[in-house]
Amino acid sequence: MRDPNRARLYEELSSESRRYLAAYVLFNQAVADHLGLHPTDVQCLSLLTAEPEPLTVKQIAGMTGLTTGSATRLVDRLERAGYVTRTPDRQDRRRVLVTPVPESVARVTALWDDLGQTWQTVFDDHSEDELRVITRHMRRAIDISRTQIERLRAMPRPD
Amino acid sequence: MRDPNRARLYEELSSESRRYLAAYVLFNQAVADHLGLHPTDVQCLSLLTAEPEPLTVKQIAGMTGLTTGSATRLVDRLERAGYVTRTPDRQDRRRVLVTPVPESVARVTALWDDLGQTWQTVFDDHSEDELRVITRHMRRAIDISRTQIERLRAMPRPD
DNA sequence: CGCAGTTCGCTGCGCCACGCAGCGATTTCT
DNA sequence: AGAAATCGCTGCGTGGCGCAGCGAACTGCG
Repeated sequence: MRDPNRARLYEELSSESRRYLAAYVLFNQAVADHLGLHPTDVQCLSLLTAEPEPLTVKQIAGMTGLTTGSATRLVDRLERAGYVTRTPDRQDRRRVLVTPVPESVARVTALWDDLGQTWQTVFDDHSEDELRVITRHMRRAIDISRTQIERLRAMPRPD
Repeated sequence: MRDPNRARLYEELSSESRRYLAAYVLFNQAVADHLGLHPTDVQCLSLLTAEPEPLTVKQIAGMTGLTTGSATRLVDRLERAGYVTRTPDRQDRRRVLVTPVPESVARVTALWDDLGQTWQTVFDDHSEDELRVITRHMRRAIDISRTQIERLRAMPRPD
């Protein structure tokens, strides 16, 4: 922190990442509006397709930050709209596996891919090493945010 | 896209950035819970403090993606909680300038700074060049998302 | 085995953030 | 000057969400 040049870069990245995340929220909302869904629903589909295996309702609740009750309603909406299916878990019959429906999700991913072609130009600006740097930074940030959330929950309310 | 190695890196960064953004949503919500505010309110304070000058209600609406009516309610909440003050604009008396209250916002920024010390370790992992790479990527992404939102609004609904 | 204690998903219930439509006040256009 | 657009505010209805509690299923202890 003694290096003023580094400090400037730190400030720059800090404020830029805020705008980056604000931009994402707006983008996600625009996608949701376009598909006639809620931002949370799109978020959920995004997470579902990012995972290789189906998720349980509990896991969805954890990843979205909702209660299990709200997660049930969320899956209800997605199921009614035909984006996912419920499958009982053989190993644990309390659990319900939520699987994305390929044909329906294709509409969403098609939109993403369409928009992704433009995103592609962003990636093309970077070398492979640079891509790795960005990915590594995001992984670190994800880890940190998890521990920070733990700390926040443990901290007393400032009221 | 012909290079399979690049394609893998692309996929990796794509799914990792989704998790990155999901992590942010959770983090933002945890901060909001801790302060007894709504995620939108925190988002608004974040944007307000990032700008050097006070914003109008209309501008807040634009930056958060809400209607002017909802933005009025948002400012109502923040004003009632003592985080901002309303000031009539001399130049245009239709407009209302929303100014953050330094003492109240200090509590929020203090929390951010506290958490920021841990974030510092993330930045310390990177060289200056790498920091620049990440910042550049985010700037590009912000630009792209703006134009993509325009495109989405212009596209017809797939219903 | 059997019986508590825990976990998982689902369901009434009430709250409140949000979009919508319309209002008065003010500015801008012609 | 009047007409049209802009800004912020306000009833109203919708619906996502947390909360508390339910039954079903798994787990651990004696």
